[in-house]
Amino acid sequence: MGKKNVPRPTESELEILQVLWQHGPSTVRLVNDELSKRREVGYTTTLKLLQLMHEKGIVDRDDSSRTHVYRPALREQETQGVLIDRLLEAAFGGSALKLVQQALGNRKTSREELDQIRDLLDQMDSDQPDQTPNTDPK
Amino acid sequence: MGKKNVPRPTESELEILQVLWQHGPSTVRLVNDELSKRREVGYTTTLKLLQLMHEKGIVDRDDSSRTHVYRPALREQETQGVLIDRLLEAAFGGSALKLVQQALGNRKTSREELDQIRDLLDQMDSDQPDQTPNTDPK
DNA sequence: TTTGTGATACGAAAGCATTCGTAAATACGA
DNA sequence: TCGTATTTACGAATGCTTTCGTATCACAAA
Repeated sequence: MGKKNVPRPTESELEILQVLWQHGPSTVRLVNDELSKRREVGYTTTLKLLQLMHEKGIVDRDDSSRTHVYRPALREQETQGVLIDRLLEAAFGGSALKLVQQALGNRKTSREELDQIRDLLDQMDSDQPDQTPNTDPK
Repeated sequence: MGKKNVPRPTESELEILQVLWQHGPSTVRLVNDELSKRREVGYTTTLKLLQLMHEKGIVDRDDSSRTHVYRPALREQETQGVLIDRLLEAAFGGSALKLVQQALGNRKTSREELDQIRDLLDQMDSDQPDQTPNTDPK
């Protein structure tokens, strides 16, 4: 029930997830072609990875036809949220502020991006007008 | 040349690094006591981890006396920067904007923290004049 | 039907992370 | 000095990740 079984993708698995997020439901062939643009990787390696990811519940699989089609089990943002939580806990003592400062601080970020972040901040202000004593659901 | 050999700490190693960052140079005993507050872990397990981290160059060691003293080889912020780069590349396609949006978006952040981020953004504006060829202050 | 192409399934090897048991060295107190 | 406690060193087991070779299966073209 409440406790979700959170998948914790490895680095290779994330590489594959990025392909799936970008291209939508894909065959092993397509995923492997995409990975091969970045580095050398054997077809059966990609296949095996996808099979394992399917067993773990990281991807869903349509095997109604001979050539199977894989798709992410979670949306991009959900997975990214999990990963940020992980990093937050593992390296930033849980402080999102420190993480954001670090992400922006030592990095060249365009003015356009900075403005987008400002918009986000303003939007968060209006969503949560003032310091309400936090009526938190469960 | 610029490119350094960057240590990539594992999750267990990060747990130890957090203790070292918080307490400064520490003995195996102290690190193990701290870790033991959070979970059960054998002394020699912690010892072995620190020895491996030393071999990898993640921590430095003072072994002039019998009881060795370990300390982080990099400062907290440097390591955090490396980790963010890693996550950025692995899960966010390199977009710091998306990472920050995700970190702030699905999280309750106090107005005080939001203001601190705004300050940071303003400071970045003035530090890095601009990339657009207009608004000449001369 | 036979054969070739492309797909999946399976097993196993290699490497790394994590854990701990045991032995050896060192210091300390009685 | 002797025995006990603390510490380091070493080796090994376990489990997970990543990689790939080989076998097998399905389909279609000849």
